[in-house]
Amino acid sequence: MRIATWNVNSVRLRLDNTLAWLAERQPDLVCLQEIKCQDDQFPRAAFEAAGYNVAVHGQKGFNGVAILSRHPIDEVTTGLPGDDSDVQSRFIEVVVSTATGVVRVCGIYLPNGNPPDTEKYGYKLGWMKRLKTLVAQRLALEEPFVVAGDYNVIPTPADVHDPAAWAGDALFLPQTRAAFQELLNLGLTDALRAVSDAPGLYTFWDYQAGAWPRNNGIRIDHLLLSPQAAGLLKAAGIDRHTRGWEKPSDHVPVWIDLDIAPRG
DNA sequence: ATGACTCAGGAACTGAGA
Repeated sequence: MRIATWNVNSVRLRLDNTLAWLAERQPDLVCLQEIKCQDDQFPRAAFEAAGYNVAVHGQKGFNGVAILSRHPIDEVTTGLPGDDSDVQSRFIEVVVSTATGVVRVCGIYLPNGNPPDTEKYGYKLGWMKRLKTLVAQRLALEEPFVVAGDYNVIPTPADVHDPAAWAGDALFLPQTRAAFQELLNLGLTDALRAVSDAPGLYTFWDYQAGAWPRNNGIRIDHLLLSPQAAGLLKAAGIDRHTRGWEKPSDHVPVWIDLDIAPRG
């Protein structure tokens, strides 16, 4: 079973790229972020025609997350618990059925948090604390469980081309990295780092200042695995070639293969 | 370098992104 995450930066503008990548990579389940549209504007029919069930948690103009699944979707939950005043669409969770049992997947678009001296950073840290609470609850279920998405966290200096340039950024501040480490300490495994300790594995290159041709990238899109999922991990990868396509997203897809029978 | 680029909304620009 192949599970992927991709911040597409507008699903409507990126529909052709997304369909092309689905045909190429053939994922069984995909978490999409920054769909930047409301539920009724989501190109549902195009993805259904490609063989996917669709769950959407949209928002006008900004944010918005969705999950595509070839497996039947048994449950959908939207919105990260813990703050009733939070109206931003950044969290969607599904349970899908496979031949060997259920798999639980959360798709997240964690807040950017810049500038750090504003309430935006407090919102980010609060969101991470709420996510930690939810993950702890889900881990108690002892299921194959994946938290996939745009974390807006550079975990270590090995995950950024120019660490000094990001020193004061909300994505790389010590407090941000510590909160990410707290998630791992609950018992989650960073799938990509479970298969490679190589430097230069990036998932985002800014549109500005020639970041892509200079390979001035960062790794901020992650798939974190419960012990039951980590035990099934066969492979993980980053589809960086999509950054070179026409009209690219500034993020690229990240995927894992779990030793669970695929479907379709 | 004070910037660079790209998106949605809405119809000229701003806010947001990271």
